Amino acid sequence: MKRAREKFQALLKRNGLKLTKQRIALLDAVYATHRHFSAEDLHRDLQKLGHSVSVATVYRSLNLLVEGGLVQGLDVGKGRVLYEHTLGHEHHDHMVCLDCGKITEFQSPEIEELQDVAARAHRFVTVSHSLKLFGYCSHCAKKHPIAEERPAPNTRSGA
Amino acid sequence: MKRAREKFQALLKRNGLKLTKQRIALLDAVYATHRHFSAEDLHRDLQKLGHSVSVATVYRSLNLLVEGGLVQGLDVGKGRVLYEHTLGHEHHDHMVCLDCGKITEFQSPEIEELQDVAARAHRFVTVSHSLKLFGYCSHCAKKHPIAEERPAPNTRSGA
DNA sequence: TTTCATGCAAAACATTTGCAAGTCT
DNA sequence: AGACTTGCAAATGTTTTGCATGAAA
Repeated sequence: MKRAREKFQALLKRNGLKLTKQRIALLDAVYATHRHFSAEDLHRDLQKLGHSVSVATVYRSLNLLVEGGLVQGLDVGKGRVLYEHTLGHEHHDHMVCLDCGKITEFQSPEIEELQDVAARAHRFVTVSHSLKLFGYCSHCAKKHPIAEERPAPNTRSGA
Repeated sequence: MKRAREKFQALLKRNGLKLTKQRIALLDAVYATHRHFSAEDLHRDLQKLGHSVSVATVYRSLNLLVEGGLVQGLDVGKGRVLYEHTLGHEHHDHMVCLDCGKITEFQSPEIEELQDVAARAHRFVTVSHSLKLFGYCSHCAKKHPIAEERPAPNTRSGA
């Protein structure tokens, strides 16, 4: 994506950082996929592509991209963080399947609005938010009868 | 809290586990505080109380309590997990101050309902959910003019 | 050339685990 | 006695860091 490159270069310039071949390869790889990937996934993908960027650089660049708003981290628990690029994607929240790990995205402007209401009520200035539902995707739920029988889960939370 | 003890004993019995002095001390400590604490905090508190329960046991017991639903984990990112006891506390979500770390709890039945709607729409069986707002608490926002000036943040997300 | 970036390996963290010794039932 | 727990230390998995070398501006 061209706009990603431009934004990236602006980000680098703005912070007096340099455009290296590693950073280019990494940005391209990040914007080439439309899945949620871990730092390790990205590192592996880069190697496959012949750009062996070190793990350290993968982490450093990923952090840079997150700070610059070009990439977003999704903490799926147990210290696992998945990333996704942001440009070209509307804001959304996630459902995480506890069985197969599948990530389903969903949107709810109403929820966003209610979050703002809650924040205002507490004079809290929101910078970002994270809403995740953990459970079983439509496919895996079939394998978990207990899960399917479960009553309304809205009083339980892992928040 | 007496009910916590009872529930705990039932949990142990149900799973063929034993009631040890470490577990008793830990449960009491967990239910004695009304703050959000880390495993390390708990370990330290127990030592102060004269019950030196090992770190390994703190983790093992905490996991047991979480599985048993007596305690809830709150993943605040960067691999940090804070815990809170559940009995005697209504369900709620959290606002995490990026400056002072203060945790503010809030409730929104409307959001819960909308989450269920979204889950149903995707035939997703929710087991738990996590909604966190990251930003600045009313106190710290004053020290962060940039944060205060920020426009409606509902299009950004760390989800 | 000056500054920043990279790769490597070591370090840092938080949490988990194997195992022998100790406790609860 | 028998099964489960504990503490210790080693292991784990992930991410960060110090430092010398190499690349960009």
